[in-house]
Amino acid sequence: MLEELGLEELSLRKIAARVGVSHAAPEHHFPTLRHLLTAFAVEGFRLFAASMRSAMAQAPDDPAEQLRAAARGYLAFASTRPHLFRLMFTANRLDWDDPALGPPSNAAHAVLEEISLPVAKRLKRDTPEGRAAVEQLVWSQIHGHAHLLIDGKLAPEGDGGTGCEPFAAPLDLASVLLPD
Amino acid sequence: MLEELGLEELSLRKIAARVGVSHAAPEHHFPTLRHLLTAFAVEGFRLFAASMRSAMAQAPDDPAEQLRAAARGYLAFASTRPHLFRLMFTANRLDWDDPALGPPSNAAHAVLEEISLPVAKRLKRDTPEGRAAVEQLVWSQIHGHAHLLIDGKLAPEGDGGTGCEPFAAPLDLASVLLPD
DNA sequence: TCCTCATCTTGTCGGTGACAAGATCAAGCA
DNA sequence: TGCTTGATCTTGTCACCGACAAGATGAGGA
Repeated sequence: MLEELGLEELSLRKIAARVGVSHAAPEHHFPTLRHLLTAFAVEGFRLFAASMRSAMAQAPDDPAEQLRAAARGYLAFASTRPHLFRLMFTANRLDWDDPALGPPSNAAHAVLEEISLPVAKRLKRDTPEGRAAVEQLVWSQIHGHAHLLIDGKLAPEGDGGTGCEPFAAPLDLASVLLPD
Repeated sequence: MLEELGLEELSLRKIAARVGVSHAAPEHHFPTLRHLLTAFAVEGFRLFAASMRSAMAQAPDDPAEQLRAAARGYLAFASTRPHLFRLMFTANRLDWDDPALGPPSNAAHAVLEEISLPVAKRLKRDTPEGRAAVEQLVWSQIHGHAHLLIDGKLAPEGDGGTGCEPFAAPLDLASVLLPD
């Protein structure tokens, strides 16, 4: 329903109606809309990490290929579930004190650290600060691409599209940071 | 009021009350909340472009420095007006058929094209497709950085912060794409 | 048998965007 | 001067929303 209606149009009452239950029933399971959205994000981060892991598992065991694959998984998730993706990264709608949110979020983050490490080594920045800087650079690029994609800022650039996957960037960071 | 209350807490009625006017008065000027938010975005894109232009005007006339300066202006705007920034890039809340939205948006976009051109040349990709690819790469990185910043994903990395500007990336694309 | 607790229902509250009908008032014109 | 017009605002109302309160229901255990 989140992807169907969008976050703005989604309401506890519509969810209850769809389930065939009274308008106040959901509030027993999720005292507040905030709790429900946080539960969405928990599941979202799980799916998010799985999407990246799945893409990486299908790619050659090469740093640049793994970096590209993770980005593909990142963008595939964002474009498949744009509203969930946006929700997961909208701080003020989520309860980050909920202990259920930490582990899935960290699991997704771990993927980023993993793919950034070879880049840091290649750039001779294999220190804690260096790794953090490289991770920030890599993450920013993929994250920005995802946001621009789901906000429709990237598609209209296209030539006569042959339905090409939106996540095959014509110029990717991997080829810049990890040249052959 | 947008930055003070956030988009979720902002309402036509609160705006009317603050102005000291009846709850239905704003609807004459902005028939719909959507129209008001679109007007916000129009002004937002103006301020956004101005923020980038201002930073660029204070920087040396060097491609890498201009690229860094534009990024600084981009991030300064996003961190100063996070709710407006998010609104501007949330497609489904805005009326992109409103003719007032195109010019300011294009003006902001023009800055990106401008700073991406030297990078395309340096990378020997000075064709229409190449320029678009480079612009997408540069834009994605800055845009992602901005989003991560306003969603609080970047700050906690920090050492004992000396209140350093959040937009001084420890490793910036300019130094990777435009080495001395 | 009775208690307890999770679950759900019903009813209500204030707040919200949207709409309708009418009041007010200044500008323009005969 | 007096009328009209149109922009602006008010008042009142509607359905919808999240939240809360009070109570019905029903299963499992003491």
